[in-house]
Amino acid sequence: MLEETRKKKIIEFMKERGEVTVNILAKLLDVSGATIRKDLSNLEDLGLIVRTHGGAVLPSHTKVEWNFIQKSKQHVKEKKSIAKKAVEFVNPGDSIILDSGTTTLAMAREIKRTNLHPLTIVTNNLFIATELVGTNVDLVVLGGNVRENSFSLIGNLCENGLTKVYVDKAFIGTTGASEKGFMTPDINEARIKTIMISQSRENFIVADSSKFERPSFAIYATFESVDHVITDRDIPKKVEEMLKKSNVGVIKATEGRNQYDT
Amino acid sequence: MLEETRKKKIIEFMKERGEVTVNILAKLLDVSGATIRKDLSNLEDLGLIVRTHGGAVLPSHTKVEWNFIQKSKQHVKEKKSIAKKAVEFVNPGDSIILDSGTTTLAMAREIKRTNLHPLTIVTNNLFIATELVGTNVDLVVLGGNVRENSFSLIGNLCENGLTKVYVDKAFIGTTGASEKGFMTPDINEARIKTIMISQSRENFIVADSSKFERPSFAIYATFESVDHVITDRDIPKKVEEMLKKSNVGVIKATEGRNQYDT
DNA sequence: TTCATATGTTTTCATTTGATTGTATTTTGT
DNA sequence: ACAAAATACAATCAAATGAAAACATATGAA
Repeated sequence: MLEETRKKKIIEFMKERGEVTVNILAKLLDVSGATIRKDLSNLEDLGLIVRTHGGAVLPSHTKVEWNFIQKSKQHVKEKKSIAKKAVEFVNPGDSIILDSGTTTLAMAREIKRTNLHPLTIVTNNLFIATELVGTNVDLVVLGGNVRENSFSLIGNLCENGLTKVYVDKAFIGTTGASEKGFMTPDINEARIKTIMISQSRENFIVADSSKFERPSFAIYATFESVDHVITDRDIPKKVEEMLKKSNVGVIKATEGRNQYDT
Repeated sequence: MLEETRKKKIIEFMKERGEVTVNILAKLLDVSGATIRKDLSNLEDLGLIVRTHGGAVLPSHTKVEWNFIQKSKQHVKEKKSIAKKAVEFVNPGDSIILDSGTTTLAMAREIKRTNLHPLTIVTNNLFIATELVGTNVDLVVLGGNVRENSFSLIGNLCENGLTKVYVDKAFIGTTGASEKGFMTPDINEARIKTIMISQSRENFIVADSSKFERPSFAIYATFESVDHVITDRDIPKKVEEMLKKSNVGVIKATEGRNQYDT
């Protein structure tokens, strides 16, 4: 049997049952487990299935949501500690922007716990907004086009909405950073982030250390335009020095409770 | 059963009942309590549930959701049939407004099923938006303040956003209707509905028959300004006559497939 | 042949699971 | 309200299972 045929059969089989194990497939298709694993890994790369320990499942109806959550599974601890540290900078009475991202989602959850009040939160992320419904924060959702396969709002409506607010602090998530500045894969989202920074008195980039030295596509902020970076622990010395040179405060979540150690 | 599938089942189970115990899950899924505890702990890390002694409950935001869903459980059949009928009026290529409401939520689900394409949907409801993420409709979320304990977006930002669109059809939910017109309890939401009607070429009020002869507080539309009403079956004769007199097309969901029988 | 691709095997490492145990929490009986 | 009993918990460990990497083999094409 050809590889392609085998893969087709795997998909077919999964559509019937929702999940499969490597063992079952190996027996059924009479190949080794290693081969099946490779097939499954290929199929996952194509986004047709989701690998799990022991087998694979279909990316269910809640596919996108699941992806978002899936993503938030990476570096959970780091994100939590960064979020916690970031929320220390939020004071009752503040109005803040929470950008789209898993770290900022963690912030939303942390805010929910700590119950700061009064507080105004502006966000462009549906998931974050939903998370905050029912808490006693004033919640403003920026409008916009929903970005495919994500919960971000982007586009004209969003940019327009942003120009109508000016907040105390903006917390911006990032996908990458290089000597050119902070970056994200989507150019539209980059625009939003740039505007968010311009519409706040003080801005914070929240990013776990894995994001540094990993460039992405669209630059949304140079080091000069950023006030603070909140990260989990050590970031590459080179980057740290560049940040300090540009007068960016580097705040590490693992350090004790602090205030603005710029 | 794979771990992921098990976790999915746990979530599913919880969404149905609101809470679970470790023991019930252990028996139901035929694994040890220790495993269930680990699963629950994982799911808690992801923010999908909240651990309690002996089991777990849904997080509070999901509770609000649950209320919403619960609400949408009233008159389910009526709503579904109304939604189905309403979606018959949506054609590929249309741009439509889906107002906040449980009937319009049902419409969103129906649209998801029927997979009309291309289609642009504008909504001011977070829940509807979330429901439609990942489908292949162009989804525009109006911005605004999140109305307390609901998923509606209201206020200036929303009104502003609305003025920037003009759609083919608007589907508006309603809480009440009297000879004065169509009504809703929240005055801000009323403003939005009024604007929605003005920003569409053709408008439909979707409402099960229980809504008629039940007045509410804020009037958002007179009979004259409405094009069609879609309802489940008989509505009070008096109201129906008034509607017809005002040239409003009354469409009944129980009747066969039809087109504009105004 | 020689190379590339696909598959299989083996070894080593990682993950999942359930059992056990001591501790914490809740419930029950007084 | 308090102490005792019942239940649940977290931590740890061992066994089973799965995954990944390195290496080997086979098949067909250049």
